[in-house]
Amino acid sequence: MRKSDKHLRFMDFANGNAKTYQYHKEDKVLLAVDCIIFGFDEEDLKILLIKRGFEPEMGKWSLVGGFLQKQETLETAATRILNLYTGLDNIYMEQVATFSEVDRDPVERTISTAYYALINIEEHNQKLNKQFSANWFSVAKAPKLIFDHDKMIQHALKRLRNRAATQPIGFELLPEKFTMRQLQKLYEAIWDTQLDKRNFINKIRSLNILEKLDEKDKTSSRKGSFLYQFDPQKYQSEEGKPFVLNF
Amino acid sequence: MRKSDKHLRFMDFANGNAKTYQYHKEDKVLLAVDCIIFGFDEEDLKILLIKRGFEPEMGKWSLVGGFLQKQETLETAATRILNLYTGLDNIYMEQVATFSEVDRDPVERTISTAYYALINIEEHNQKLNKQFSANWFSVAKAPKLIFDHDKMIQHALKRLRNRAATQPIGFELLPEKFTMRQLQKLYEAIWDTQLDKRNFINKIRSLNILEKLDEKDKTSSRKGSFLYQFDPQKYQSEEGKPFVLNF
DNA sequence: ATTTGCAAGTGTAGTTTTAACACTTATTCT
DNA sequence: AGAATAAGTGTTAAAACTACACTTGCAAAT
Repeated sequence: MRKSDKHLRFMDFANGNAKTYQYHKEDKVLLAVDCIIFGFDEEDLKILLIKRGFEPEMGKWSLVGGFLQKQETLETAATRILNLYTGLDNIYMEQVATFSEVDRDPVERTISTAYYALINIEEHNQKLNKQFSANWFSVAKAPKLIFDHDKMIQHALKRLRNRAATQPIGFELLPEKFTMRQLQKLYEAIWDTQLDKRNFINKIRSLNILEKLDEKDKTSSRKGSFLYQFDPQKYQSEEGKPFVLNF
Repeated sequence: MRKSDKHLRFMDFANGNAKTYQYHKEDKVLLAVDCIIFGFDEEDLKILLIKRGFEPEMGKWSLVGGFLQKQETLETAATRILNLYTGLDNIYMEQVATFSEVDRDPVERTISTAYYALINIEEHNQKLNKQFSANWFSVAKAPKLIFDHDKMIQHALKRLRNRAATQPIGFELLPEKFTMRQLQKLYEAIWDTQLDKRNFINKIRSLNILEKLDEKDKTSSRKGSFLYQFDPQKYQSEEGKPFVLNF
């Protein structure tokens, strides 16, 4: 490996009082960003994967990702990558962790920081999707992915499950207006569990963060079900209780 | 910035069916590891800081850290750094997050992954400590640190507070044998809160993960207080209940 | 016009968990 | 023997949680 970049580095300081320094050729590495893009299709929690169109591992499924560019923060890079593959801006995302196994990328030492993102599948730009051979997979039925991407997904899923219980982020996965049934199915999908609808609605209502609209969604039943909307103002204000869902 | 390392990179694939590839000169960066070392002194939650003996920011306080070397994972590097500054092995640690603001290090673009670690201050090797001008500071009273280290600590603290509520990691900060009072003070320090000792001991006992010893600690009272020990076997087994402390 | 089918919508009671609270005990020092 | 000190212990009221089943509103079919 080449070593030519210089960086001031502390050396041999532990070994006495003399303060000695030395320019040291540090090992620079490639930094990548991989995104776990979650969506929800009224039934399952899904992730957006692409079929790699380049080597190594061409033709296999992988997370969407890219390399960090020198003027970017990781957040900026993740935003760029998310926009590239979904056509969307203002996507909710959070850093998950950084993966650094020496041989995780067989071509060259690459360290990758994973971000998870939540998007509303409806809004997702199908055009870009097709161009990249992208596909939504149920988390449970996803194919085996390249490198350590499966591990990344497991980490992201764990984080999502935790966040969903303490932050009102579920709404990021739903259309602006949604029914209680949708909301319940979403949390059932995230936690892979079954919830009682009476207990669910009681808990949600007690949080005081939703606005019940006069509109109904008629697609799923003759009676129709009322639509709700997350109200960030209520959530921030006194009336909104701390968001905690511990079913 | 030098660009000479080649890496296969996907280019121009979105723009049609033709699959074109190109070697691209990626931007490599320096990767650092910074460690938030927590300790507990029977009263306060503390962090180990060092007075920097080299530029930039010589003389200011900072987290302990170092650069990732090419054959290392981040975990390996963190382990190495922790051992260097504390003399200890088998330290409990967990990755917190990676910080990537472009100008976080004024000398050169450096991206840093933070780890938090929990150690028993008693076991901490004072010798190495002094050589590095290291000092324990109460989290609340710590000096202003260099770069974005304060931000790192806030992240780490948040993580620690969460973990402490759902994983039996508090014991990492205590001697092997400890009193209920110590344990309670520890959690009070972590969460910066006051707990009722009767409720505390009842909850802890209900978890069934501690062994009560016949020994007493006589240093803090005439009566003496019984010593307890965390029993990982109980915790793993049926009798150990899921560790959840929600005071 | 009436009936039927379907999912939406609603309330309660028993149980468990939490929170608040004060006195007794064991020991040492004087 | 008495005083001083921190350790150790249990109960009760309130809140949260869990389990559980029938009614409503609407539209389609008859």
